[in-house]
Amino acid sequence: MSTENIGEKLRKLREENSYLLRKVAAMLDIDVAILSKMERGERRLTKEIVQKLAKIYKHDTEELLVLYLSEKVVYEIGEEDLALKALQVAEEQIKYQRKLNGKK
Amino acid sequence: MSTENIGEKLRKLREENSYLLRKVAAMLDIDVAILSKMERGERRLTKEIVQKLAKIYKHDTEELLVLYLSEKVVYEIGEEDLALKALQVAEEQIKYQRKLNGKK
DNA sequence: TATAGATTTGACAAAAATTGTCAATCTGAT
DNA sequence: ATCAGATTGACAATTTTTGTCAAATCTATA
Repeated sequence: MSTENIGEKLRKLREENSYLLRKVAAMLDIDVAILSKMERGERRLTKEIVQKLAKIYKHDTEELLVLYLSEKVVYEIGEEDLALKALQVAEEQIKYQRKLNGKK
Repeated sequence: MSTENIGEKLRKLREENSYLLRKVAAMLDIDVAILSKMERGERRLTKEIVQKLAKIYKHDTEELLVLYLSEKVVYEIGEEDLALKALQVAEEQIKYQRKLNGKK
């Protein structure tokens, strides 16, 4: 199983591409310190940054976004005893919403 | 399917118990306006308040908490195209975490 | 319709969380 | 020891969330 967090993943990708932090930070137009923290999970990523990084590293955007979103979820409710049940219900709700939106 | 939001559910429960907003707000020690907004989804609920309301209305706490947590998730990522995929990954990650925690 | 009680709404300040910026510090290689 | 790269922590700026309150709206009943 993967269960690698997105920060680690992004760091690996950066290293595979032999980019320095400051290089990538410049491309993203953010402070080096922030990117460093993002890779180490100390600061939150944003969807936009994840997308930009996928482009920069020429890596599957969808995969990174899924990782990013799932981490948000785990962060929100991962510690809760009822987390797994809640995920089931959330899934139902989202499917239901989509069915509705699809119909109108 | 249920797909009723927790605010509506709590309002129904309150009405079934014939409580006035101000009565319940007093029991919770919060402003009536806030409780009103919580029931209508304008303000966020907290876990603590959900638990207290379950007691007040003598209703299954777990059911309400699951609803509360799932709504948090839907709120966070429900609009995302990749939401369902992200939920699958989140589920795996949580299960994996628990296996680890169980072992040590 | 007039009144009273219940709820809703919106404005606003207070508090909390997130974010950006920067300089000092650490690390590893030479 | 020096240098480039990365990390850390402090701090202010900004954004988001929260609490408080009074006015407005609704609802039922005399």
